[in-house]
Amino acid sequence: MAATIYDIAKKAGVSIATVSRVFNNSGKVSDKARDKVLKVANEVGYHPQAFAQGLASRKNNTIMVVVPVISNYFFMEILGGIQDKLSEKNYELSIFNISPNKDLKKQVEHVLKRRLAEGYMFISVHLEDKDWKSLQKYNVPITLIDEYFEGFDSVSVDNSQGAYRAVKALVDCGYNRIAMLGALQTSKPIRDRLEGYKKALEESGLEYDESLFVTGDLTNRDGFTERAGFEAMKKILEMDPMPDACFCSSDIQAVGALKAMQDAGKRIPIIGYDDIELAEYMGLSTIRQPMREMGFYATQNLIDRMNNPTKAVSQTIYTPKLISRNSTALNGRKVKA
Amino acid sequence: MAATIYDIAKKAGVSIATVSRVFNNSGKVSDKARDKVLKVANEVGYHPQAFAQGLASRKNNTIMVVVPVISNYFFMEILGGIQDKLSEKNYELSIFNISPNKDLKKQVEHVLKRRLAEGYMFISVHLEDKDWKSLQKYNVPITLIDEYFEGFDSVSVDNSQGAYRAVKALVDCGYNRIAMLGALQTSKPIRDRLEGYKKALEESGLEYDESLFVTGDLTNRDGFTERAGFEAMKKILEMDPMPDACFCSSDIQAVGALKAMQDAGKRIPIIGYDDIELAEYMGLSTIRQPMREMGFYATQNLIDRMNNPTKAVSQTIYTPKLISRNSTALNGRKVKA
DNA sequence: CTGAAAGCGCTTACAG
DNA sequence: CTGAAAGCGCTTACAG
Repeated sequence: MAATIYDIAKKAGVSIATVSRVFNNSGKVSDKARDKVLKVANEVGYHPQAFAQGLASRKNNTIMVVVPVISNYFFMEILGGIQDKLSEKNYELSIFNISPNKDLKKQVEHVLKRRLAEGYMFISVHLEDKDWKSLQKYNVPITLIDEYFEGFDSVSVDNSQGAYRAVKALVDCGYNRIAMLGALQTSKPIRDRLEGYKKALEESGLEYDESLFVTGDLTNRDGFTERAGFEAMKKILEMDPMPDACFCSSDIQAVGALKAMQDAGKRIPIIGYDDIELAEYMGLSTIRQPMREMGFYATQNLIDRMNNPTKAVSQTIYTPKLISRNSTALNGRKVKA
Repeated sequence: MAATIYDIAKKAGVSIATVSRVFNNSGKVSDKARDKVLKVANEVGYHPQAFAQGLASRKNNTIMVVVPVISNYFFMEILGGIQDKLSEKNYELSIFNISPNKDLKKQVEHVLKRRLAEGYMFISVHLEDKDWKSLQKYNVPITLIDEYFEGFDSVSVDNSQGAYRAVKALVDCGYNRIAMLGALQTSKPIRDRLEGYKKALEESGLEYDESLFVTGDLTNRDGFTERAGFEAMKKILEMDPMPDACFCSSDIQAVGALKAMQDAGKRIPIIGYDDIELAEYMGLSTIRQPMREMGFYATQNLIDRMNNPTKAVSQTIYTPKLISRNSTALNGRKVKA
């Protein structure tokens, strides 16, 4: 059996309170007592158990990140920003992965109820307003990333605007049959981006044509995969008349789309979405979401709230930016931001 | 204040033992009592606190994955396999991210001592044998992925062999000035791959030339980045005489390398390492590590050990496989597995 | 600076 | 099937 605080106290000839103080750097402890405790603890490899600490102190210095799909580039980059911030602070990071097979709302509630952390960040978790509202009763610090609800702090990017900019840039370049390489249409980011796509067309006097919203396999990650992008672009290239440009819902889909074009020996300008690190090296024009900054800022925000639960709720919305690269440098035209 | 088991017991008119049994599906509880408890619990949004449960029961149904860099494609794919397996089982997954700024061994010990989980998987955590050995005293189920130590179960790929195959294939194709696009040379996978690289050269009667081991920026992720690959390939293309082929230490570096070649308008055959999902869409020849399977199998293995602590320790070593794609289809030659 | 003691919210033999 | 009670390993006023 592993050593407990009692074992250490006995061997060090002090009380358990003193041992506890040594490990928490709290209260005053004489150097002599501290040294003795540390020495004994080190000998037997003792460290306070997180569960007992958490129960007794009612806090655990942990921030939990909740995500639907962890193996996702967008999430990875955001996580990078979270870790940048956390490395300056003394919090542990815990990651909870929502299972796609079980009820989303139930899982969210479950994770909150268990009280494993002092603060929670939800990334790309999309619930209806009434569901978010019902979560307020748990009265725990929550920050939303890539989602918006007025009752919690949130950090997001204007998806509609992002799509609008991409499509507008293509129109301005002279293209007028612009496809949208989409994904699961019920997903919130897609709904918003589709809206921006439509708005840009409308403003330009172009009609929205349902058949130009094209998707590939949607069973995996809501269609945000290389494969789905590949399949969708194949369809696009076979259309007659063929679209003369394409807005992709994500960079990762755009990777598949580029391959499809290469295989077919055809090429139309495409714009991705996200600006993951790869995009630069693929020469992919894209709509940049400042993912790292979002993660960084959201973490700061959450910590602030943990320290000051009554501070005003704030919504931070970043403006997406068009990054022009080679994938749109065709036909002697170049897309402009 | 949130409700406790006492509140529920009182409102439901039963003892706390009964409430506990309801939530653990343990022991026999009358339907009547169960319904009442569930009803009350649901009204107030009660769920047992994980910490208190963990402390009282001395277990918590959690498996912890420990990784050095979470934002890494290799890790992402392995994690996919872990989740595939876990979704069939009733365990929670927790992820602990090693900080690059602090002492590795200390962090590993720390995470073990806190006893937050019942079983641990270490991915790409490289320690010396004596350090792994010293961890055995914690007497907790551990499985290693992408690492080898005789005292713990492990699942890994033969890195030396992988590099050997890649380089051998290039030699067999007629190339004889083959660069290795490397990364931090003290990292274990690089050491092993360099060994395989040398062995392939030697067997082919080619001399090892130190200047052909080229790296880019190493500060970030030990050099396993697009940027590092880009920088290294730029150097390679400027060498005189220029290497006529290149073995890359990872697919992600190969992405940067492809860009460098494109920018320079030069092209030599390259082989990557890993076979991340992207590789297929980039037409990148590579050495396949069965990442998903590794994660899947390692998880099964760990669960088995958790249920049977005395079972024999096993080492599983996968054989890497050459995947031939476009990046090596140059000069009318094609690399063969 | 230090210790005795209460309490954190559960689980689980044990007795019925 | 059910409850009283001990115990899990800590933290933290409180008193000294």
